[in-house]
Amino acid sequence: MSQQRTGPTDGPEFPDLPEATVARLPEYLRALHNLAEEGHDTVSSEGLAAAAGVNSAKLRKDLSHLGRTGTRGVGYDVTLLIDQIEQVLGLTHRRAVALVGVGNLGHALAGYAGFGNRGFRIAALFDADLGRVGEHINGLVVRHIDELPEVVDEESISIAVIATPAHAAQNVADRLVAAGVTSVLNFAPCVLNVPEGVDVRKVDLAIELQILSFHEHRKTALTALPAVQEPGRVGQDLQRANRLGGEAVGS
Amino acid sequence: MSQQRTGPTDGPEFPDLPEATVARLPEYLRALHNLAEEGHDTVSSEGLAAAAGVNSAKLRKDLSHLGRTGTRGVGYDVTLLIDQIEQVLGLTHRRAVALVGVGNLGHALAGYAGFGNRGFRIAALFDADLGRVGEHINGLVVRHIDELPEVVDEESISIAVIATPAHAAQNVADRLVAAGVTSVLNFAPCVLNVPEGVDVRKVDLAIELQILSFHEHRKTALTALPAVQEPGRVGQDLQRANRLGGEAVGS
DNA sequence: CGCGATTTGTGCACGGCTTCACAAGCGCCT
DNA sequence: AGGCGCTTGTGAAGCCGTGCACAAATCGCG
Repeated sequence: MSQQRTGPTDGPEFPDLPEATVARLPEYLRALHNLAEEGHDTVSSEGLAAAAGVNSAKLRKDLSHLGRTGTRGVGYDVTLLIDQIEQVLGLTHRRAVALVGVGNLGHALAGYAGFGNRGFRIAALFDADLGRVGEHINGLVVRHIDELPEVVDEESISIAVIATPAHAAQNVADRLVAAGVTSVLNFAPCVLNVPEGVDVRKVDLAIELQILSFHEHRKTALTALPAVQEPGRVGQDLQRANRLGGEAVGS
Repeated sequence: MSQQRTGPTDGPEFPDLPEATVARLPEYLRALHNLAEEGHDTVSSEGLAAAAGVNSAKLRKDLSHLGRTGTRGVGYDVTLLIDQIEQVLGLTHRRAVALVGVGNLGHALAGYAGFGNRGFRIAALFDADLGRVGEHINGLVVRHIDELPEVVDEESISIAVIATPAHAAQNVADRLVAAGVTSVLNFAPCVLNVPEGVDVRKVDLAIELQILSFHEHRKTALTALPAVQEPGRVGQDLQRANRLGGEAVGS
């Protein structure tokens, strides 16, 4: 903190945030937008933590990494904090996103309004299937994947979403990287190999369900047993699993 | 390990796995299925780790929690390991899943074939909109959400997916819990309050993009600077961010 | 102007996760 | 049968993240 290696620039850059903090900032941001809509002007760490489903100490420590953000005795200025978080996350302008694969899931993502409200703009749709190229979805026309390089360049796209079948994902990723994309959100159930400097995040619905299945399995196994430990244990274990696994639960 | 508090039962139950391990087991499972299809009979920890995108030491430690799984000098028996992981995850039978909210995203999820291949069966679709009730999707008919209790009971549903707008999600969650559901996968961008003993996992597409946005922001900020540190640092930091950030999805 | 109520920011300790490095074990070949 | 190479399983160390508990700071009020 207060390293200020970027002396001359006015807006402080924070290249070194704990990854766990970065993963929570978007949740805080969403909660803050809700609070702003409800007319709140300031909010305490306790209140914001409850709205975001985290511990208040954790929230304060997270925000402390952004510099002096709150005022003691009062709390945090909602709109100011929104601005600060958006600045840190690089959401000061709508980022253009490419979506590759307009199948079942891709169709839904293309029509999802949530992107527009949260800092992103779907700038282009791609598919390899000629039967789908030319289709209009939500005001955008589906283009063939061979056009990737030009469109990525024209629209200044640096983030892409892969919603193709698994067997096509690696090839698509290679093409995206070659076209200049440096961040990928992968919905295909497979591991992507990308060169150093490219970020990949993965969302796999089946994996999420399988993790839930494990906890289900454990619950039934435990309740089936005649309580080897003291009875109170079960509930505590479940709560712990909930916290660790679910993260988003308001405790 | 080898606590065996469940003396009489033959199949060993492992109620105490590190949460990080549980989150990775599904990825190993998917990689193993791929290897099995390719005809591999055994696989080394190095090979499986590469296929799952993790460190080999981590993989071995993860698998060691399941008991004696591999044979030294040889590796892991693919089909045996598949069986063991599926047993631990509670995937020995297809679990019935309810899907609530048949809008844009819900439609896509209902039609997603990936569930069936990975241990789950969408057993029922629900929506509150009477205009949608009665619609047929992928061989299932959309039912009104008031029918939740009966259907959950009939189909023995313990896992549900929420794909409603955010403002409806908490109410849906309450109804699901009241009907007996104990695990929820939430696609709505909001925090769910659930009683102790109910697991919630959250998937928020915008949050994933915002995390990527942060790294994008950081990349451009760093490359814009005239390299205060030695030049090699940049690449390493990015690779580190990739590992940490891409890792977990759920967590 | 000073004091108390309130809330932030943080030092500290603890636990979990990751990674290295190596001993233990297994199969194969001679 | 014995030794050699290969791979697993794990002890140990270090790092990151979490949460408690409290000092520092700010506002409002008398």
